[in-house]
Amino acid sequence: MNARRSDKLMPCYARQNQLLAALPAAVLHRLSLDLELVALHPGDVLYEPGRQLEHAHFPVTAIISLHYVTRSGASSEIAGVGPEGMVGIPLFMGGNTTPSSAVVRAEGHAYRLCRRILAAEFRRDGAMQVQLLRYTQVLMMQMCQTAACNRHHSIEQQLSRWLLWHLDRLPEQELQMTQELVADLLGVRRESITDAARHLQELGFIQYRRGHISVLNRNGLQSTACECYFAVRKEMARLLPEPQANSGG
Amino acid sequence: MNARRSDKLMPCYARQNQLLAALPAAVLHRLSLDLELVALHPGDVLYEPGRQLEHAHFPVTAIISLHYVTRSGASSEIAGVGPEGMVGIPLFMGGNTTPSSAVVRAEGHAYRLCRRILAAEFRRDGAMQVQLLRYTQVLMMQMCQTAACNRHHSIEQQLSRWLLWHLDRLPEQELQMTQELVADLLGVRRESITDAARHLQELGFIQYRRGHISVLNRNGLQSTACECYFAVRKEMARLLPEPQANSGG
DNA sequence: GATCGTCTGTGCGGTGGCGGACACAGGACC
DNA sequence: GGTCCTGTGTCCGCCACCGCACAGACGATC
Repeated sequence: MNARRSDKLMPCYARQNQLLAALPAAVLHRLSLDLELVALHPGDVLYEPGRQLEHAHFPVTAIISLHYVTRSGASSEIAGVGPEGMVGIPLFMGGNTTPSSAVVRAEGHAYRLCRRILAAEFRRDGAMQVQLLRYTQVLMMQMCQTAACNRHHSIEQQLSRWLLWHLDRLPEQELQMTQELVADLLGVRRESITDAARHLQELGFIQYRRGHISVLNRNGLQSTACECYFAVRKEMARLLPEPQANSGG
Repeated sequence: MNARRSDKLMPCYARQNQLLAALPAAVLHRLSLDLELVALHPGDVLYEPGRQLEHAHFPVTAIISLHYVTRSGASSEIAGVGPEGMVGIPLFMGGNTTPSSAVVRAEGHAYRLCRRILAAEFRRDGAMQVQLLRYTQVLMMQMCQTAACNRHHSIEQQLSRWLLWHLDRLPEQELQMTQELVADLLGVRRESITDAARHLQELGFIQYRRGHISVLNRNGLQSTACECYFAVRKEMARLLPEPQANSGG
């Protein structure tokens, strides 16, 4: 956990997390002293199986991956969390820990909130509870989609979906990520990713070099992606408020 | 929806659903007039994508499968719900509907509760809320496990896991279920199930005939099942109260 | 007991992804 | 400029699972 406090709270930043942004000003104000902006770096582990969670994280620019490792060492990403959501669902669910882990994938910032404060705010039965529960449903939907996707879709489809999902949460059109890491996240062989990536490059949709993947043609990628990408996006639009709907407010 | 009201409330039955059983007598008493015992039959659809949910269901003896069908028609079971849980999470999550569907797989009874009553009880911020949230976490865990399982484990492993899971929720050692249906649930070819089932029969672990699958050797099945079975069972034990802990109370 | 629909057995080719091994190349560091 | 590490390209056989097609067999129904 290399997260370090990097700044005082800046409410305009807090608004960059959609979940926080959807809260009434009064609630945000109440939490303002407890929300800490922290810098997150690729590889940072926000939680691990069995360990008591101490903070919830609301990503602002960072991207976090919810990752599941089986006893036999095989692993796969179950869902991702960006500025639309929050990491630490078990904190208000009552379980405190989960059998999955949360690992930072893209450098950036997040607000963190002590578990006591979060739990207390949740119990106030107000806007925060509504937002957290709705987001939980989005997350469950993502998990369902991942399960179905793992069963039925090809690696190329999944890679395309995965790239698009990340692109939606990054300012640039480029990911800092090796094929090896992508393979690990999707739970497949590195060589399979190499194959799929080469094909996508031949199609002119992406371009890559050691540790960097740039997207050249979003529409192209959408044609090679499976429906899962669209399904998740649609459900998010239904359940969560518009991105930046009340930013600056 | 062929569910029909079959009985007046019998509190001793309500206690057979673990989630209800874990509620204090006062809460159960408050709900007693609204809990309806209904008979469920294989194939009954408790909810479908996009349709407004009207009731939550608390299985007593029935088993319900949460099922996800992709736009392209491919499908897979994401999680199952038996007497340990409840069908209708979106009712208190705020989404009202889900993109998945819930289909009855094993004949039996369940208590159902109107969505308004459930939502009101949830908002009372008492034992029901605690139980529902904890159960939601169990369900999420099952979804994660399904996702990882779909990615990494063989059909024989998955079939074994699936049989064990169902066996834990049935009074007999026999399932009324065709291989075709099992294949559909797991999202694989019917022939693949035939192969796996034959192998398990050769090992002497199960025995089957048209539409019936009997388990002869649980321990054997546990050796062919993947870890997912144990992982889910362990997490359930951690998060949910003991089965029948306060039955008769 | 005959009929018929549903469920199960089996065979075939095709292929996506796995596992391992190794060559090569980019880029950081000395 | 050389060295080394890490990341990528490529080849091999292999196996699980798919898709299709069809035969056979059970069991309900008449």
